[in-house]
Amino acid sequence: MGRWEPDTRRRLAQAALELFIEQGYEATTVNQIAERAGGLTKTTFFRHFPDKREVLFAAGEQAHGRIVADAIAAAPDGATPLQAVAAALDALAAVFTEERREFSARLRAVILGNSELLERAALKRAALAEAMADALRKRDVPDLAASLSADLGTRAFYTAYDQWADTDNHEALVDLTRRTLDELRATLTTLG
Amino acid sequence: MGRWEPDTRRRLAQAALELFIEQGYEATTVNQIAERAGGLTKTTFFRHFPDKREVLFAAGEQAHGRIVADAIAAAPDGATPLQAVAAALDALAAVFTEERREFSARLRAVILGNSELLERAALKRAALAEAMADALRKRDVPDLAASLSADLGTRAFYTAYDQWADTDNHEALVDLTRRTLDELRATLTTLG
DNA sequence: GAAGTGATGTGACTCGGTAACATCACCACC
DNA sequence: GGTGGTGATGTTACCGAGTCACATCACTTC
Repeated sequence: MGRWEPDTRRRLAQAALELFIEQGYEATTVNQIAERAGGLTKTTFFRHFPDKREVLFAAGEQAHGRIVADAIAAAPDGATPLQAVAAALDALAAVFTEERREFSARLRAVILGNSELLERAALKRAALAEAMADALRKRDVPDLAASLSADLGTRAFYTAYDQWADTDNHEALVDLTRRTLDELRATLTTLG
Repeated sequence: MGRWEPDTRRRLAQAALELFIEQGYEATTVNQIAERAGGLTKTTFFRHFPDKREVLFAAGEQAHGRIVADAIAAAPDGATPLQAVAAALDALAAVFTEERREFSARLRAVILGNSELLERAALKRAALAEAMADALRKRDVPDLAASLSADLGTRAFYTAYDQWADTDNHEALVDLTRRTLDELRATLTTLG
């Protein structure tokens, strides 16, 4: 497997984030990203990422569906749907260590500033929920209960994630997620 | 206000849907849409729709956020969050009359067949949930309870909508939505 | 009938994204 | 130590979405 600069993908992703922060997402062309990533070209960029948006999400984010699915599949037989979801969120939140916090915050700021990226983010979020719901159905959780638990878990995760990436509070995402899920569960009884 | 063919926008939307069904979304160019809509041009298309995707959603779909927000604002003071959401879904479902069913089914088929359109649909769905959550917060419903109720309502609506557009069952969407929301509420107690 | 207004057309441009083909670095094998 | 293969990259050309400045045309109003 011939290769002379091994982490082209990572260099592209890093160059992209830098340029998006400096100039904004729209003002940055794919050619500029490829150029900064070591004199590469547009074609190479598109060999590593399906489109310009994905370069911001592919940094690890492709595996999230697998992580939650595996965790739910691995939950003990007697676990309730929400207990399985809690296990999934633990596994997912564990990915976001303290070192990634700064990076995540910058990423989030870029995404929030562009509607194309918000759209992609909405899709990713829906895909995460769908992955959880699928995994729950494989445990014979009925359709509606599976979808609902997955929605709840997704809501808990992103609520916690936003706090984690947004504040100076350095509480671990795992703890934030668990607390948020508990609060959501408590809130369920107050909806009427 | 000079104008000689009054409903350009509707003609564009109709031409677009026709062509998407005949040739697929990707295989259809904006020029073709404009041409079929009465010898128009690309420029005119983009004066009516911000992008190619939106032509499928702007057919009424822009007002959905307003509909649910108004209904939630108009709910009686003593209404619980879920009662306000139920009122919102009633108002929204009322838009989809039996005559629109065939149209909605075709629209849905086109959207399900293209990832760009699925992405846009995910955004629209998130926007609907956000509109409900906002309206609930204005009624002093706490943040988490508002988001959760909105997620629940959104799940209920789209579950019902999928059945409504997909089956030969001609039950009104309003009834389907109400029943689905009730089932979801019952499911809440089973999640553990 | 002349001026004004709003919708449309024209032509040129940028950029995202795709594809075919050439090239280059490296590796293995002889 | 050449030689061929392989995988990543470069080149070139192309298409279509989306934007913009400017011209035009229908229709209204005075």
